[in-house]
Amino acid sequence: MEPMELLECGPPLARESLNAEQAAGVARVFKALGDPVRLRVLSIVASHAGGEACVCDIAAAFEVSQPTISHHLKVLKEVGLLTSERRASWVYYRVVPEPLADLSALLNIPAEA
Amino acid sequence: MEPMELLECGPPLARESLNAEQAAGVARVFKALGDPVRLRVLSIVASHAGGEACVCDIAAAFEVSQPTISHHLKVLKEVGLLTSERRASWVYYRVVPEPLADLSALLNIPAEA
DNA sequence: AGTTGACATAGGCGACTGTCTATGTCGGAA
DNA sequence: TTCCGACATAGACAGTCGCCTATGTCAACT
Repeated sequence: MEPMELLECGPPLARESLNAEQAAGVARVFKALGDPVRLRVLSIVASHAGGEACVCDIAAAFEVSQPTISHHLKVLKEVGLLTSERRASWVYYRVVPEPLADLSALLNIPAEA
Repeated sequence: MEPMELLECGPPLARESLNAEQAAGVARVFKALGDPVRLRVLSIVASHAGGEACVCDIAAAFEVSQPTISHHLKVLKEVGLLTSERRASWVYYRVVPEPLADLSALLNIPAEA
């Protein structure tokens, strides 16, 4: 339930291997990314004009039920990949770029030891 | 069972959102990365001298059983993140850098639309 | 106040995951 | 050939996941 706890992601996967704590923190985020619907949700929000999208916009792109989309949004929010804001009747979601940048850096394997 | 099928990862998550097929392919790999043990396995192999490590080296870093490590290695291999080669009595694993680089690029969110 | 529409929560259900123990396979050494 | 050590496979079992339907919450409008 605590968003973006440990994700400083010191070394980029190689050169000093991850310890158990680091791995657990990073794995939480990768796990959230390990579902096709959530990946598309994130992609839709990221590519939406203004950088935000309301749930109805997102849900319209899928054939799964609205509560299922709501569930996936919650998962993405819990790991710190999304934030939400309510305006009038609608709830708007935004991508949090930092954790994605951290993961991107982590996956950059240096050429050779 | 088919390693690294679709991972051309055209647009970097934003600017044209992923379609269902792309998302399914990418999610397979993220799912493989979404386990702390597998992340550490990958990290250990990547940071090992010579770029490769045998199963005994890897298993020695964990408290889980050897078959469990073998299982995780299989998962990482099936999604194309590792390759293996038998030499004498030992099996050596190596990181395949391309898919990691692809994922890294995919997570690079462009500044703003 | 009552209604309606947008979204979240609750609970259930089948499928999958991660782990284990037991056993199989494959090379090298005796 | 037989044995042993390194690793893989098989099968079982508890826990988790993703999906659903049903229901709750909250804001706007009448």
